[in-house]
Amino acid sequence: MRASQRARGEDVGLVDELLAADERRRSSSVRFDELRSEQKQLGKLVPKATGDEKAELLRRAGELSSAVKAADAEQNEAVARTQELLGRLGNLVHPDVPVGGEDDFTVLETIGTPRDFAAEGFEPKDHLDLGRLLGAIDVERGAKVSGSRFYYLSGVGALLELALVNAAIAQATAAGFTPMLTPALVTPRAMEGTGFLGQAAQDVYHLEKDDLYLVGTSEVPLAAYHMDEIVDAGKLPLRYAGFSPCFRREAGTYGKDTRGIFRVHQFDKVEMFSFVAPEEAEAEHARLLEWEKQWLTSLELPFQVIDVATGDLGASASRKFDCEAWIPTQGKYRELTSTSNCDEFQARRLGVRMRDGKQVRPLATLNGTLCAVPRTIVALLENHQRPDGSVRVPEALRPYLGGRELLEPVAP
RNA sequence: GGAGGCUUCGCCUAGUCUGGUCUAUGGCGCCGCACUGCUAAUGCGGUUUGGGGCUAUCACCCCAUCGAGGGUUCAAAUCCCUCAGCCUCCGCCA
Repeated sequence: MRASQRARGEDVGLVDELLAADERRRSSSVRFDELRSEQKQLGKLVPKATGDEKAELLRRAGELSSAVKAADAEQNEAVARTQELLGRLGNLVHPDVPVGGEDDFTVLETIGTPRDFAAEGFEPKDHLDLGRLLGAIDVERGAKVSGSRFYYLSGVGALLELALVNAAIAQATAAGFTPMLTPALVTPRAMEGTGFLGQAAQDVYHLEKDDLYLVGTSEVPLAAYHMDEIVDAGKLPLRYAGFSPCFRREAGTYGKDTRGIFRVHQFDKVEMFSFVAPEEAEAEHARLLEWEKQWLTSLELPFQVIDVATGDLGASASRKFDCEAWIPTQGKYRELTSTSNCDEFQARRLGVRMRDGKQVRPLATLNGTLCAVPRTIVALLENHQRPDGSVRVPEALRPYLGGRELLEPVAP
């Protein structure tokens, strides 16, 4: 562990408790081992003995049997306690991460320039108005059928999603990622191991009857893909590009981003996920960020890259970079992609390890958004709109839209 | 939803009826060594994972681990119960 690393504030009190619990776990385990050893020795003598000798052995064995059971129970209790405390501990934070809350991020770089609509002589419409004109987005019927924060993508909107997904998968595949379609429902183990049942739990949909969770990102099924496996070091890095629906309760965001499809309960996303040796994690993190920048650049969106502050990291990330695209009608940069280095945090919880020569040790996991569809649509529509409400298709996307260069308003 | 079968240390597999001799058999793969001019072949040895002990190190020792959890018993891979997964068949839906 690097000396410069520090635990998150809320974890500091946990550490002493954890050390004490672990010591108790160790000593109860030693006691159990000793008793069990004696019991096994005795067990070998019993079948050979006869008469009084046998009776005496059985008497002693009876005593031992209950002692072993008691020691076993204590050991189990101590292990469970240690696990429970360990589960509450967040990942260690990278020393370069800015300290503070949501607003204390550092801007690492700014790419592209926001359009000057005033100079062009027109007022930009927001994505919802544009979406309605294009016949692409229908939030009213989404709300009618499923409630608020649900929506339909129709016509060119539906085609736009498919184009984005195909383009993103194509970029990821070219970069060496294995494309994956993943389950959207996962077990508590997978959810827990990925780090989503801590502070993030209230944002997760749970199906009581089946005790399954709806994933908020394919990061979950991808991280758990190699659960309880030992991967040969020579096979690393393993890179997967997952495509799945994502479900988020968005608890506690009432009144926030209520217009349009910027913040919704269900959306589709292409996600990059890497398994690498721990010493490779930082370099891989930089690569994931590069792929995200390449993606946004190809869509001709102006964006900035931020280093997310400690308080906004979540339990599993040691460092997180977000790419925020410029949203003209909001006059600010908003998160479109996010890449996290989880180091060994998820791998330890999920039992994903690597065989490195004779050694078996945990590896590192990293994830990064390539394309979260609705937000990308928001950014595309607003940034590439024209005065008449039509929207220019960036060149990179045209092959995936049948060569179309322009999305045009339809009659209502 | 119903009936049956299965799950053993990378893969395959013996062992389960009849509890203790299982410190889990054998094959394949892999690693090391020997032999061979090289390769191949052959021979010998090693090869689950986790926790703990002892060590400068290598080694060695103890405990757990036979899908998971519980129970019976002095003693469980083996007997009983619950659950999960896989397979086969039936029903239902597409």
